[in-house]
Amino acid sequence: MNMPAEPPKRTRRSKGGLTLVDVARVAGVAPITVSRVLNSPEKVSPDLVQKVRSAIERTGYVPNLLAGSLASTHSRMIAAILPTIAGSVFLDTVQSLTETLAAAGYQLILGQAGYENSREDELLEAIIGRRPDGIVLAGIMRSAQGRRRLQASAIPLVETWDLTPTPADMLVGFSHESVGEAVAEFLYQRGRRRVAVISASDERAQRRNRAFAQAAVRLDMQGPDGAIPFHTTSAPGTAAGGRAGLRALLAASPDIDAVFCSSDMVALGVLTEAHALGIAVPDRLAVVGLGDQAFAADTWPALTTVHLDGRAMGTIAANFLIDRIAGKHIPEVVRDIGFTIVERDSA
Amino acid sequence: MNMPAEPPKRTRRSKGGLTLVDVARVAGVAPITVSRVLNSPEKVSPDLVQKVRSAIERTGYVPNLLAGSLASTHSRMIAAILPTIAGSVFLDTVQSLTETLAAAGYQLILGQAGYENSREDELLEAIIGRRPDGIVLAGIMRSAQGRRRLQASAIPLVETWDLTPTPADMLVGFSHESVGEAVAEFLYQRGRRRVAVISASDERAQRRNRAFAQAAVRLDMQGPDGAIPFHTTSAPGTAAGGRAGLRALLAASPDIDAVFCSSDMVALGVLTEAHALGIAVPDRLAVVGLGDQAFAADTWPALTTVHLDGRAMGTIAANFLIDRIAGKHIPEVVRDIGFTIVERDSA
DNA sequence: GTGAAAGCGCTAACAA
DNA sequence: TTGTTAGCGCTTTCAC
Repeated sequence: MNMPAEPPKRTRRSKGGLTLVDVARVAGVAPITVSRVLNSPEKVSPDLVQKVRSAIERTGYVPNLLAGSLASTHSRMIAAILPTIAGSVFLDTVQSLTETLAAAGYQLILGQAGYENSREDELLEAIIGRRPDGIVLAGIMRSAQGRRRLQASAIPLVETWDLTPTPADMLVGFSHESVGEAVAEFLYQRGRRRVAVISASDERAQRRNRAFAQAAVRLDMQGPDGAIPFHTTSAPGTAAGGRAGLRALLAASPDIDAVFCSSDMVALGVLTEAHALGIAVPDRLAVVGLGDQAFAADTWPALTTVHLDGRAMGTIAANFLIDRIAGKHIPEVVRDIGFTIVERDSA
Repeated sequence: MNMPAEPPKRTRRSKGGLTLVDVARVAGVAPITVSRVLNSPEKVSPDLVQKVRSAIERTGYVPNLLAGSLASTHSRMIAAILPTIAGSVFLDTVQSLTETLAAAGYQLILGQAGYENSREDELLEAIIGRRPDGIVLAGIMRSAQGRRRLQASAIPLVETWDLTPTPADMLVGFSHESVGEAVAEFLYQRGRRRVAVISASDERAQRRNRAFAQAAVRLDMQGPDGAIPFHTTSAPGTAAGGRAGLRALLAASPDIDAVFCSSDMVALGVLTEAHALGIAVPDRLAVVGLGDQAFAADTWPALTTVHLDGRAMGTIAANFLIDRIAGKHIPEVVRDIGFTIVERDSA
């Protein structure tokens, strides 16, 4: 017999887990049939589907999606990149994103970029390396380096919570400049004439504030020195930052009659400090928040704030990605969802 | 020449992306050398490292971690399973978890189970299918089915925010029963004699409340009917739920002098409603929150609450997993991090 | 220190 | 409808 020498066996520890091949053996079918039962059961005859399902049941098999992703180049994962999680205004967006994506069979992977973008490059590499089918960004990718990487990766991308004439890909948000201007005009109409700002230091807030200040000056609501009193705290904004901010503003400009805050949390702190200082809201001081978080209607007094539909942005971003991945044409890849000022009792 | 017939070429669309083989070709080394430069550069001579790094740089190569995970059976992903994201008390935990894990090269994948656990089985399958190196659960896995699946998967698991005599694997949390009892005793010592509860309906809250009620009855703080007035809202607790709760409680039991709330958000709503009703806090009504969220020190009056160290739980959970994955022996896989009552002005 | 060969567990492409 | 074959892009194992 002309038997070739058996080559030395190299065996790898396959981690012992059940595989699709095991299930196929149990069901008495080819591996691909098991794969089809899992991914497109309509292409398999009912009795084989039945057999395979029963084999899966009995063995407790859980498909290895990593292997499936590698073979199919669809990971069914979507990455969300946020500055932070705790205290973030993006959580409603993440929540609705997760829900909409889960319903379509996608899982979310989370990246925290920090507000300083120090680890941005590392983070992008870690995320792109996992080959998500799509990426959602809280905000706009500002660094040219980051944009280049994302575009080179060719992964569908949705930027959110902002507008820009030069989106990297898809976009759903609102104009921070318009918000700033609208709040200034709102306060003017309510009779305020000495407005101030307490704001976190992030870039979006700064654009809001600039537009607010310009409109305020145009409406002659600046201080005697021609400027709009300003207090900056670190991002994300907190109630403590709001309290400290109000104290600082009043020390420098005791005659202010309105404060525009960069978030509802900051506004909550301002309400508290006003209370502590015996300053009547809204009589002596109007307070406007941003975000219309769930608690905004239930502060004392109820917070007048800018309603931003975080859930809608999450849902729209998710659907943008789902459609794009499905190869559907998306007619309008930039969506301005606008905002509204919700007038309650604090202004 | 005895040339074998060329077999028909089946080509798959390799999605065009750069691979490690391309980089190897550019650098003039074997693929495995590129792999080593990426994963254990200390095993490669400095000049080859240099050559390979330069090739990576020039080509813009991003390693496919999916393929790496499949080959190595280490995904460098950790899954976190939460009831919800928006309004959740677990966000500090998720934040510190993400930070600690990112520093060790792990990425977080997020699963939302919902408070009703309706999609739990699906979710577990989606998560286990991605072969994370570890799983962190917000709370305890209660369903026997879920525990079985997790244990069958053999993935290291940390349950958090609770204590149980029968952890599925590792555990870091605190005793909700002790919290309930401690708050009852705290209120007793502060002279309160008619205590009430406003609580979300989740299972942890219910155990807290039961212990609170038992201690309260023991201390003779029950109402004339022998019961502790109770109001339940849906989970997660909100300020609106707190307001409605206080109104309902006062309608039924006008003589209550203290309220224990299931979260700081609920307590914020209670403070607001008390203000609206002209009820002095703490003089006529003491309010105690739970969680010591960032804003708790900055409500009016400042909220007395139970401090729970969410960040610590995240860090400890992350380190449990990192150590376990590294094969280190963890001497103490159950950790009670306790709690403290932070006395401020509301009680 | 470097490399060749053989998979990891799955699915796309093709064939029957 | 079902199956066969050949990878997906990487790392492990073994050899030098």
